[in-house]
This record gives sequence, structure tokens and C-alpha cells, in this order.
Amino acid sequence: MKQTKKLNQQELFGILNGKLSMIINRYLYGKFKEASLGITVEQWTVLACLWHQDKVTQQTLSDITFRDKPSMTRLIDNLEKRGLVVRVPDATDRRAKLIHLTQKGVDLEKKSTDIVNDLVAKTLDEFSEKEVEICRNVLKKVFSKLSD
Amino acid sequence: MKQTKKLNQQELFGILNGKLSMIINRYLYGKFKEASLGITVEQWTVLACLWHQDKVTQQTLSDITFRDKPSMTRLIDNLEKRGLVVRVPDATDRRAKLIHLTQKGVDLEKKSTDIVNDLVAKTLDEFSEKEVEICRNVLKKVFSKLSD
DNA sequence: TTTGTATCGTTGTTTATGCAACTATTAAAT
DNA sequence: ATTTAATAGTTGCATAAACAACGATACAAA
Repeated sequence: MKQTKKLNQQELFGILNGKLSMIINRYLYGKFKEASLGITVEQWTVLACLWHQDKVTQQTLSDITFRDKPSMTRLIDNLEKRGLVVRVPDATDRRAKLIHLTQKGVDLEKKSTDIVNDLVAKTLDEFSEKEVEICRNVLKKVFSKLSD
Repeated sequence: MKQTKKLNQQELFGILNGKLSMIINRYLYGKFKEASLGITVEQWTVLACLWHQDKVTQQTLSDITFRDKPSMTRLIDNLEKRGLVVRVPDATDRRAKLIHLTQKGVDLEKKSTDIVNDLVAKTLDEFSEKEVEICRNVLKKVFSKLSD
């Protein structure tokens, strides 16, 4: 393999391996704080699932967000503590709990999602459709290789 | 802006925002465990700095790995607990401590780096040099936009 | 020289992640 | 029908991250 390709691969991997998501997280967390939203980026990710479809099980949320169940248990503990969701026993399966958004949880959608969309626009708008598409495709395939 | 571009941007962002680095981390952590290396991926990142240049301050390690100082303090606590590094007082600046690799720390390089290189090859080899280059370029720019 | 400021590292607190082990309930196998 | 296996969620433990506040040392200004 050509040496430049190998070096580029290693650099790309270095970025993917934490650094970039760490800095995105830090940036968004700061913006959320500025806007007094009082939520973390991880909590936003869970809320985003619920804004799309409310009243789902914790297991479903775990699957969508690629976290394990204990992580989801605690994320929801914190969301519940903040009054953004409630756990409702599932009538048809007594093991399961359905997560319901509260009004307060519903109300957070616009402001927080605007912040995220601003970030997306700010960081990705300068790239061509082709570039974004290639990047998305590479990362999706990397992701799926590591998922099985 | 065309709708497809916006959707692709959002999907790309979703991948970057934690999911991918989470799954890379989980994968590597599993491989490290299989090989009985007894280190986390974050610890590997710090060790990788030291394999490149030994005997640097914690501040330097923080800067290189984009972590804040308290995070680095605790990472080094854990590396020291495992006997992979030691803190040595800097003779010329009594505030600073230089982090020295132990023999045990030096010995970890080959096995662990092989595992990381295997992952890089496994996930990125199928892509052309051009694709990797575009991807790397996009992510680098995103990163630098969020760093200032 | 003394005073003020910046830097290096630590500790406290909150949140998040993963694995392992556990309880309760459901579904499948015999 | 009873036993067995799978599933939903929780708790315990270790690691990691960020922010804020702090002590100690170095350096600059007065």
C-alpha cells in the first residue's frame, strides 16, 4: 500500500477515535448551557428519539442510540430527575416501561434542535454535496463493520 | 440548499456525534481485553504520545490529546496504578511533573499498536486513497472550526 | 522586593460509559 | 403443566469527561 494512504488512514482514525466527538460534545454542551437548557448532549440524543416517536421502551432507546441498557437506565434516571420524561408501566408487558415525554420535555425540542442544526450548517455547509456524501458513506461502512 | 444535502449532513453529523467513536472504543477495548493488555483505549492514547516522545509534562499530554488537566491527572493516576508510567518531578520547574514510561509501559507498544493498526486496515482498506483523503479533509476542517 | 498574575497539577462534584451479575416477567420447549 | 430459556430493567463496580475551585510555584510589574 502506498505510504500516503496509510498515513492518511491513521490520521483519519485518530480523528474518529474520540477527538472529534469529544470536541463536538464540548461545543454543544456549552451552547446548551448558554441557552440555559439544562441538558447534556447525551440527554438530547435520547430526547431526539422521543420527539420522533414517543412512548417507547428503554430497550428501544438503547438500540437506537447504541448504548447498553444500564447506560440507558441512568440516562433516563437523569431525564426523569429533570422532569423531562416519566416512566410508565407497559400494560401488556409488566417487565417493560414506556418512556413518555412530559410537556417540559416536549418544549425543549425547538431551541435545542436549532442549536444542533446551526452547528451542522456551520461545520458542513462549505463542503460540496459530493464531499459530504463520500464522507457519510465511508463512516457508515466503518460503523456497520464494527457493529456486527 | 438541496434537501438531500441537508439530510446527508444530518446523518453524517449523527454518526460523528458520539456513535462512531463509541463503537470504535468498544471494539478496541474488547480486543485489548482479549489480548490481556489490561488498558483502556484512552490510556492507549496517552501511551501512544509517550511512545512517540517520553518524559513530557501532563500539560503537554493534555494539549496533544485534547483533554483538560483534571482528566489527564486521573488518566495518569490509572496508568501509574498499573505500573506503566511514573511521575518524576521536573528539576527545573517544581510545579511540573514529567511522565516517564516504565519498562512495562514500553513493552505494551507493539501488541497494542498492532491491534489498532489491524482495525484501521480492516475498516479503511476498501476505500480508495481519494475517498480517505476527502473524508480526512472534511473531518479535519470540522475539527479545526470547533477548536477555536 | 513585594505584589500581582499566569501556569502546573490536584481534588470535588456531576454525568456518562461498559461489563457483570441480578430480579422479575414472558415465551418456548418438553 | 412444568421446566427452561429469553427479555426488560436495575444495581455494583471501574473508568472517563467536564467544570469549578484550590494550592504551589514561577514569572512579571511596580
